[in-house]
Amino acid sequence: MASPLAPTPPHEVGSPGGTPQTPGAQGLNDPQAEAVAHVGGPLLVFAGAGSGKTRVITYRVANLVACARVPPYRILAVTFTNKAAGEMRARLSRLCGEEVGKDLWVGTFHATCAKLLRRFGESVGLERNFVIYDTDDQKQVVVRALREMDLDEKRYPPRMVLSRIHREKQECRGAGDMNVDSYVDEAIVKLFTRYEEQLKAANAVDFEDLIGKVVRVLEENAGGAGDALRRKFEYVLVDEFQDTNHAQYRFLTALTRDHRNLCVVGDDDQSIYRWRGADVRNIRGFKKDFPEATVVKLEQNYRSSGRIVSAALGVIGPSKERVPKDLWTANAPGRKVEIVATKDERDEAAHVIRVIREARDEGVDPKEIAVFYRIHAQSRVLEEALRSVNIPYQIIGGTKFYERAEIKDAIAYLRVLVNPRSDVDLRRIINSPARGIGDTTLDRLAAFATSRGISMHEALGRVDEAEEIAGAARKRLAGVRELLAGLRAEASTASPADMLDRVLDRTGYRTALGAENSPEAEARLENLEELVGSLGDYEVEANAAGDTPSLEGYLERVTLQADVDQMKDASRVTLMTVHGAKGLEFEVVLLTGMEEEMFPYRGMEPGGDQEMEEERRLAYVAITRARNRLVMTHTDTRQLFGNTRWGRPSRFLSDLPEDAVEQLATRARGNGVERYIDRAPLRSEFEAPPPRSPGAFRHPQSAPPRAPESGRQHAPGERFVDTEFFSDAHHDGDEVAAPLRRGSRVLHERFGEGEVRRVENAAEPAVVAFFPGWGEKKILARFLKTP
DNA sequence: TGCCACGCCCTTTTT
DNA sequence: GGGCGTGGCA
Repeated sequence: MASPLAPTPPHEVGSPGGTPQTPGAQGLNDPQAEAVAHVGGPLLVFAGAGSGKTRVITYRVANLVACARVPPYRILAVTFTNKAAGEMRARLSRLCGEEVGKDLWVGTFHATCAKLLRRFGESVGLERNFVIYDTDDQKQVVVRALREMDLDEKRYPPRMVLSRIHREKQECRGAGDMNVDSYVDEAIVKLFTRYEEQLKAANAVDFEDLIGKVVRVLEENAGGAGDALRRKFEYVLVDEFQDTNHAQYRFLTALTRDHRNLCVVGDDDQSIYRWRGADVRNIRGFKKDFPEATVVKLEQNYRSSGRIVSAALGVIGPSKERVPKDLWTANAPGRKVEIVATKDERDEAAHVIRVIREARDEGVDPKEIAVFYRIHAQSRVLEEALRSVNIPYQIIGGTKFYERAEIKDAIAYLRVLVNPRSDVDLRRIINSPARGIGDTTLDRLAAFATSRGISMHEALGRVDEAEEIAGAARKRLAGVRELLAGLRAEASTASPADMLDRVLDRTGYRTALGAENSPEAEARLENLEELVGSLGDYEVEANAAGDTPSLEGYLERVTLQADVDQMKDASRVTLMTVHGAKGLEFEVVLLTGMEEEMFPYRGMEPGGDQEMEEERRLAYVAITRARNRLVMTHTDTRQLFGNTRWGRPSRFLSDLPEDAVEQLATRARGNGVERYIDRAPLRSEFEAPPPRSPGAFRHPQSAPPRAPESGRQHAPGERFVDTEFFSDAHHDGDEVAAPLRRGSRVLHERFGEGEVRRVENAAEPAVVAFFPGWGEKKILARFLKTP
């Protein structure tokens, strides 16, 4: 499978003399082999983009198992996504056998810690059936705390409050450790305290707790739980180490304290989660805490063409503070990186479609084509365009399936069954479908619960004592109690999928939707069936992995699922944010929205240097995802959130080496207005156009009208090419598509028979073909025959 | 209590 | 552009 995660095998291989014979590890270059063979003590691997990192980690684990005879269940490998974890497990199963793949601990920080907490969490006061609150649940808790404390939600936006709380927790700090500098801080401390109380009462944790509580298990060592956990793993490996936060780092150091067999792999140039608490100093300063660490640098890129690598280097070059690395490649230069000026986001989308069609005509599988953007809001226009011309696509992230109301309701039911103390969930389902339990009743029930110091579910059980609730309402509440009790009795025997099915029936949820008789309700019903199906899939997978399927297991998986985990291996074009693309690779990458303010993105608050550095790294990540073809588009104007933005080309475009790029414009864009990318340093202020000077960037409004014949004025050393492109009717590539596809055989007078590697649509159709004995040759299509 | 309509808000990136 | 909350009405 040409998985996006699978690095292309190195084609120039030094024979690693004296390397232990890890199964299938032949063909590694020297630094790779060194990283694989290293056994005891800390190891830091700087893995440049496309340097075969995944391969190294996998072989290293295989090496530990096969050569060092480490039992697989004593090895922990931490990956960045569940998808990456699954792929690593699959590779190891192939390399070392099924049992090894099964026994290994492979997962994300969050999934791994959740699993550990089910086992060791009791030492820090967590019951085994705890539930994980997602961002939405967390927000509900904050909102309720705000209302309880009679604080203004405008003054203390829940989002802001939550982000403060999370920032503290990522640093392993509690409400008591906060610096209080203002009355706002004071309120936050109180909210924080209340938030923690609520979670504890509900036997729930948030994402930060998953890590933080395991750190507590390790550091507090109550009842020896920390020691027991420490003895569990002999070797720990971590991928994407540049994006770990402080709590995760604490977890790793505490876990490996006794043996220090910690192998971390990452690339500080690809650190893009600072906003989420990631601290690039973890990798840059690793040697401080682990002075004895062996450091290996993987600097050869096997993934991308020479021009793409040099474009990437151009973008990351101006970055400050990076660990010095020399990324290089032995790959052929390949085609130029295309910088395409477009008129607006529709024109941009039209060009995206054109490139997708070209690639498809060249024989590229659609799943090898990706369209990136900086923010989700950019996806809508692209989606509409793709749909209008029937190009199948999948979109990663954005509005998620699991955010739909009916899905959240169904999940809330399951969570209440697993953990009745979860008030957030009980509130959600108590009147869904409508049972005549309104806000008034709910408030009274909540007050009753608070006055007795019990959960709302317990209050439900004792509702007959609640005199403040009217008789009729009490009866309805008792009905819910009976309903839940009945369902819980069944939950012990029914399978998860079966259980959801019963929930939807017994609660009358299906009937209520069916009665609506609307297309919307119809769609909701379908979504619910899909959810039942996904529980079924989970059962199959859990059984295959040797686990017993359970509601807990399913819920945990759902909550900890990343967007990319949903990515299917189908033959579709992929749309995603650049963040989502981390760790993936594609044959063809379209990077859209390369304008100042879009990328680098400027949000509400003006970002500082650190933010700009991160945007730069983000651009670096985006570029290095591409293997063969990279197209970067920018627009003159863009509608965003209802307003029109005037953009000038991103500063990152000016950082690309001239000989690696080719500048193009769509016909719609090229008409009348001209613009050149300024290679002089750009001003950071977006609003002010730079002073006009010959050859420099011209703002669209200030460009003087010019007769078409007068020729285009070129910035020094640049080419400006108009691509003939517009309507669907004219969609070149069709003419050459049939006989000349990638992989088809061709005959040339001088070079003999060869195989087409690539089709190019220049002024005249041409192909790059491989001829045995001659190598790759670019030849005009008219000089070729079919053999 | 439930439904509908209006208006307001915001609008990065995600485990 | 859209999601959410609020407020008014049946």
